[in-house]
Amino acid sequence: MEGDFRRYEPDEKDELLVEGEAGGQKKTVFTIGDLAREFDITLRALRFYEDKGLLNPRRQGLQRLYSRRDRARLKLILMGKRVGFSLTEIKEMLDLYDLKDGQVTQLRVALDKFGAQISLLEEQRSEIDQALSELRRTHKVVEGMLKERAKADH
Amino acid sequence: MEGDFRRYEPDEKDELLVEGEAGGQKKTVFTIGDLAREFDITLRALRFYEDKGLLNPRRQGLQRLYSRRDRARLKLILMGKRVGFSLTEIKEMLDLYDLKDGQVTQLRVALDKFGAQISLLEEQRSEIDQALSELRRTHKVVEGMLKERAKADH
DNA sequence: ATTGACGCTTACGCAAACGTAAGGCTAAGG
DNA sequence: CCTTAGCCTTACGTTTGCGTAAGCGTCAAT
Repeated sequence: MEGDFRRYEPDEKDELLVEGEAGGQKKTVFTIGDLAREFDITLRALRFYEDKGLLNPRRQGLQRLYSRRDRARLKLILMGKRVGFSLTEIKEMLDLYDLKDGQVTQLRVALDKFGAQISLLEEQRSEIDQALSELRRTHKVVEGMLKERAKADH
Repeated sequence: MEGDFRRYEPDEKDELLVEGEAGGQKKTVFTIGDLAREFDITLRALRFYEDKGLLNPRRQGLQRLYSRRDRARLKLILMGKRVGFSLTEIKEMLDLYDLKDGQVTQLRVALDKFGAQISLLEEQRSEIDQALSELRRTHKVVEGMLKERAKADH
């Protein structure tokens, strides 16, 4: 028995950046399964993020207990993934975020990263567009060949 | 000495699908270095494609000798890559292409693959678009935070 | 004889993000 | 007592497309 699981942790500077649920009783602690279900990811993923230092839930014995703050971090992680950041990049930003909360330099860094990522995505988009036009062209060519074939075979 | 390198191989149903050089004397055989330079890829890549069954240059002893046909296949491989096919998929199509040259079924298969890939790319593009708008939004938010900070600090 | 330029082979390495197997603990319910 | 649910750990496997040695052969020019 290793007691010491009675630190409540305020966790009330939650919901970083955006969002605000007005509804009633908010849960303040989540199991790994809770989060997995809520965000539709696997337990493995959650543990993996922890392994990589992106999350740091407290423990009750072996079991992980996630605070609202952890959950908020998870949200950021997932949003980071959606916009194409690697876990490593996400970790860097989160670390900055923790270091000195709400600070200027850290916001600037993030801003730059966002800008860079925007450029990168725009590049990727244009590559895809090129690929698409090449594909469509070829598609037409092959289609044409098939039609001629059909005529010839008749 | 293992003679038998005097088969000329017509190779004249070349330049698959498109393209037609009108210029003078065409080379009919290429070394691995030739192709690497021409298409700006590494020797390693060429050998890798061979390993994966995408190319099959004949040998003169140990040295690889690529025919025009091999070169044409390489072009297809690279174009396939550009449009986002995996080497495995490219191989499948090339295999079909070899099976019975210029045949209908194989063209249909390719056509389908192209269609599928077009859809896939369109999907990816829209995902990127979503990511971009999310990023731009967040970018603005953070920018705003910085501006307020600047005001407050003044 | 020696040095380059080119080419060849085998084979381990890498990055990203988990999947998945294997084995084990614990509390709740029948 | 046994089972089921839910959680835990360690650790190897997967995919894709080559990069990068390391060591060796070969042919032509110096």
